[in-house]
Amino acid sequence: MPKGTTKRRPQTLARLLDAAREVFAESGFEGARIEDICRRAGYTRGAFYSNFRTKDELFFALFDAHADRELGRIARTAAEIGDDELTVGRIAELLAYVDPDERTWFLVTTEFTLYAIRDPAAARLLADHDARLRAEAVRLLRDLFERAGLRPTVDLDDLVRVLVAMREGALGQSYVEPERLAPGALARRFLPLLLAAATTPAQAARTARGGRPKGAGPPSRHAV
Amino acid sequence: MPKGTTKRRPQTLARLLDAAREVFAESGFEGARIEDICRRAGYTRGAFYSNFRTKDELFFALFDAHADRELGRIARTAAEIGDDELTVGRIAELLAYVDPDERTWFLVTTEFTLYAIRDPAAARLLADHDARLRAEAVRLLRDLFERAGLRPTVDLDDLVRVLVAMREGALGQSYVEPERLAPGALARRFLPLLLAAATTPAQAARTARGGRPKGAGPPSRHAV
DNA sequence: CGTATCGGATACGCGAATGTATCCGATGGA
DNA sequence: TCCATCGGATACATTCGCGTATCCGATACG
Repeated sequence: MPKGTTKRRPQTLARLLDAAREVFAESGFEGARIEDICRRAGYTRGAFYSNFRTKDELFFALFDAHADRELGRIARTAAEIGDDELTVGRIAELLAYVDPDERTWFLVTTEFTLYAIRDPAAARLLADHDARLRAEAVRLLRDLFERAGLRPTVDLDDLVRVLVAMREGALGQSYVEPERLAPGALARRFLPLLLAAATTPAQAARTARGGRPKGAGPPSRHAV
Repeated sequence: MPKGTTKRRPQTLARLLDAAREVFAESGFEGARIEDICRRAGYTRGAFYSNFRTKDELFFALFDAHADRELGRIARTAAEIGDDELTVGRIAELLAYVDPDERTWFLVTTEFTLYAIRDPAAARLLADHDARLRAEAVRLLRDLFERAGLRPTVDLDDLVRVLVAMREGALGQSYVEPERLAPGALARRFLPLLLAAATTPAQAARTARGGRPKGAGPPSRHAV
């Protein structure tokens, strides 16, 4: 902590971020007016320009905060899961979980994705963030599979990519017609299929890394 | 045709739509300035206000045009496919195809999706359009499966939903880092798995449409 | 308890995009 | 060929959001 006054600063910043998330979700990035954000946070534009230099900067701050949260959630989830009754179905259910206010984040991150696709610098930033996120997810998934006695037959990073793709795509559909397609419904129905198809039962001998040619048939079909 | 002059009208309209697609893709909906659209089309704002009342209206027109194209493409594709060598892998490859300028459309339609999620009226419109599109896709898929001697084990509309979700989600990832993930790559890798998991070989007795027993084992694994 | 500095508010000017009102050239019909 | 009308251009006023410059109250520090 430097000299000067700095007590309400974090408070103000947090409120601005919260407000920004909401306003971005409502109006989109371009559509969001700085003054709206400030008003919603209970301040005037002065507060904004005192904390940020541009709307982009605010957006990035918001994005980082979200990234941290998400990573935390994944880690926590990995820790909370009991080893028992760990089936493909259970894993699918887990991955299909959709937070109640995911909608807001979906709007913001999707908007940001579009922004990134158009802007190389932002794209790099987003790619990095996503890679971190995927790495975490891969670790989680590898762990879950192992505990469930399953051996993945595909590259896990690719699998995670597909899972994320499905999730995002399905969420979009759900939010467009919420009463016809509940968030997570598609995933709950199809993840078991996909996960089963992407894994094979681990052999009796669970060596350190010892897979050996498993003559048996195609990927199992449990939990279909 | 009513009285009056109406020769260059369609020309103008088409150019405006083309330009709008490009500008929307570049700058997003909110970010797109009407004058930019007009300038790119080779007109001034006068042309715009003569053809549309608002930017929204233009957007919807653009969207409908895209819908028609897409439907046409699906129909054409269905017709073009030969009955021979119709395997899961081939079908997957077909579905994984990504048009070179799909990127532009992706940006526009995704932007529109966000718009729709925020606006109930637009949402209904989008939902209707998507439903039409899915219905067409279901027909195509049913046909392909039948010709390939496969019987789907899941609801086809749901399957199409998943396919669309995966496609959109994967495209997003691809366009964010094009050099690391080519458009369609994820689909080519995972669609065979998913399609195989969602179907089962049709029984020997293939009713009226006389396919013959394609005795082969479980869903094939080529192209994995 | 006084003061220097910080955080946020207020006031102002600026530029840009919009929408409208009007004008001119082109087109198709008689 | 002439004319009525349409399509698009031009000019203008307005609105709106932005960024800056300045001001006031509050807080940490001596």
